[in-house]
Amino acid sequence: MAQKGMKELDSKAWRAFHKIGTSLLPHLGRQITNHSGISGAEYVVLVALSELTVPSANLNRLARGLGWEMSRMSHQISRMEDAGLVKKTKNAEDSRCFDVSITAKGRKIADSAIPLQSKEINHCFSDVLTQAQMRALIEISEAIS
Amino acid sequence: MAQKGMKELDSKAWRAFHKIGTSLLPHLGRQITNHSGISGAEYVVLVALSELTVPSANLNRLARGLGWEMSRMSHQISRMEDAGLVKKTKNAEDSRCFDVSITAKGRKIADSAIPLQSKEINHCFSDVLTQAQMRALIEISEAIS
DNA sequence: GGTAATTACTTGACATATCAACTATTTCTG
DNA sequence: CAGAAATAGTTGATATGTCAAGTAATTACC
Repeated sequence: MAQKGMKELDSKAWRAFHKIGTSLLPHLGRQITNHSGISGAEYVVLVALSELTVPSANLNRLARGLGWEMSRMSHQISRMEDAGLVKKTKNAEDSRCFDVSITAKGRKIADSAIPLQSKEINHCFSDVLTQAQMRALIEISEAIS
Repeated sequence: MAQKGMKELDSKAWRAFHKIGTSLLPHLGRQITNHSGISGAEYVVLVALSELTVPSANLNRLARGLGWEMSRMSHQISRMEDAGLVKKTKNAEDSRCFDVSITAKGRKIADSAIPLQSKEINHCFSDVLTQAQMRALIEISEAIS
């Protein structure tokens, strides 16, 4: 990508980052589809729902949790509802909100997909990095955010 | 995203990576659109074309250079041709191939967009990282690839 | 208590990415 | 040289992300 007007190291570092950002993430998404038949987007939503301490969350909370826009979440949830992965019910207290919860089918898929995906992340990521590199990545992420 | 079955540090590092991968890259794409009126995809293609040592390259070479699939490149180039950013001409030697080159309009946009984008990358990336962190990132990228 | 602002979500249009299937042109191989 | 395989690219269907504009319910404010 861009490098003119950048110092040599900056440019190399940027390219390195850009490369892993645009190859590893899509690769892992494809792996999910291959092993579990759901898309990467469906996967992250199911994971978010399975990690809730309460049985459901509204669209807005899910969207903020994943750093998504509302409209993206709305489209995604309606597709996942069609696919029978989640259920949407109007909230009793605030009728602008919907409670989104995972269905039995969604939970079953998530339960089988999550360990497979963890294994894949370990294979492509954790296993090839040293502890120092992982700590560095955490600091880098904090610096950028 | 996934963390069950992963050690604490692994999981934190993975989340850190995932976060920057899914927020910084889209953010920079939006910046390009705001300051130069072209999409992130158009930008990377224009940069690839401006960096050629020869005046043109075929779709296949461009696709491999960016790590894209052929069909993605084909769609993208045909849209960019419609937008007047690139020009496609049949190759004389091998008539399966097309020579893709940047138009005057495309070059003008690229020339103004590239320094703006470098500035933005510096702002979000290079300026907030230490040299050691950038070197670490390069090693991390090599380890993952 | 009424109206203005905010919040939650939806919708439709459009840009983009992916996949599988396809055409056309080389190149390889016996 | 004929047929098989490989290469370059296209196409259309489908899934997805983004944007701007909309609706409906709730809260804030005078």
